[in-house]
Amino acid sequence: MRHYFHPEIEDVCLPDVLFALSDATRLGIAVALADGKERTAGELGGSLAKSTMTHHLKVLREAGALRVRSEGTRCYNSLRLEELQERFPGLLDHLLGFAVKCGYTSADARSRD
Amino acid sequence: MRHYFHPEIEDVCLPDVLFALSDATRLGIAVALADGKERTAGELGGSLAKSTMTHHLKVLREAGALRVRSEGTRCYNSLRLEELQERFPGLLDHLLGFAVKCGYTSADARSRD
DNA sequence: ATTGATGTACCAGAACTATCGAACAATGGG
DNA sequence: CCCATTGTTCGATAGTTCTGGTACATCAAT
Repeated sequence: MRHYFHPEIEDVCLPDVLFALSDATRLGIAVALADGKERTAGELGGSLAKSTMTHHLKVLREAGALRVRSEGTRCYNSLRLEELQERFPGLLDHLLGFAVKCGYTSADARSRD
Repeated sequence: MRHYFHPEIEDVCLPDVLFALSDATRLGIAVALADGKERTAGELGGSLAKSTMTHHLKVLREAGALRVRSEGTRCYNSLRLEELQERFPGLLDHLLGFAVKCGYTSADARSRD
């Protein structure tokens, strides 16, 4: 069972969140997770190398933007929507709205329900 | 008379704006300019080296966040509020609102939370 | 023309970032 | 126990960012 560092929501700071979302790849990941569901790194990864994906998910996680839950050999990633809504009300919705409009979709993440 | 590059507002892209604002110094600059008035690099600079200030203003300018007007020996910087409002309605207000709340004020007095 | 004020250009160094491949660890299924 | 799946860690590389110093350009005023 893996251990991941997640900052407390009150320790999440604005520049870190903005930085995490200032990369097209990570913005695409956030857009892919905007529905609130969990997805594994593999589902989000597209054609990126696994280690690159690990890196981007780590940046998002350490900025406080997403949470990882380990189960078996997989790790399920989801946005910390409610917590961020409390910390920065409306910010994520607002940002991801523009991101969708501008076409930042996850590298490959087909919505496979 | 100096010449500055300013991107067309339709070429301004979200990750660049987020990146420009993902640095505490630049976020402070943006907050200082949030009233819509113009300020010179010197007024914004605080204790930073002039060349460092030039760098940060350039990042903000090239991201499309601010406009520079040269007059005499001075350069007057102001946020592109109306244009950004058209491009990303509400984004800047929203972001700068949180930035103020979190204490990102002009380059000098920074007591982040 | 000289001086002072303001800001830029360019350089350098340290730190950081994005990307990938290879090796490794953890888990679950035969 | 062996093996495939999943993801992390490590090392490497190339590029970027932040900071400041020095030199330079521009302009105003004397």
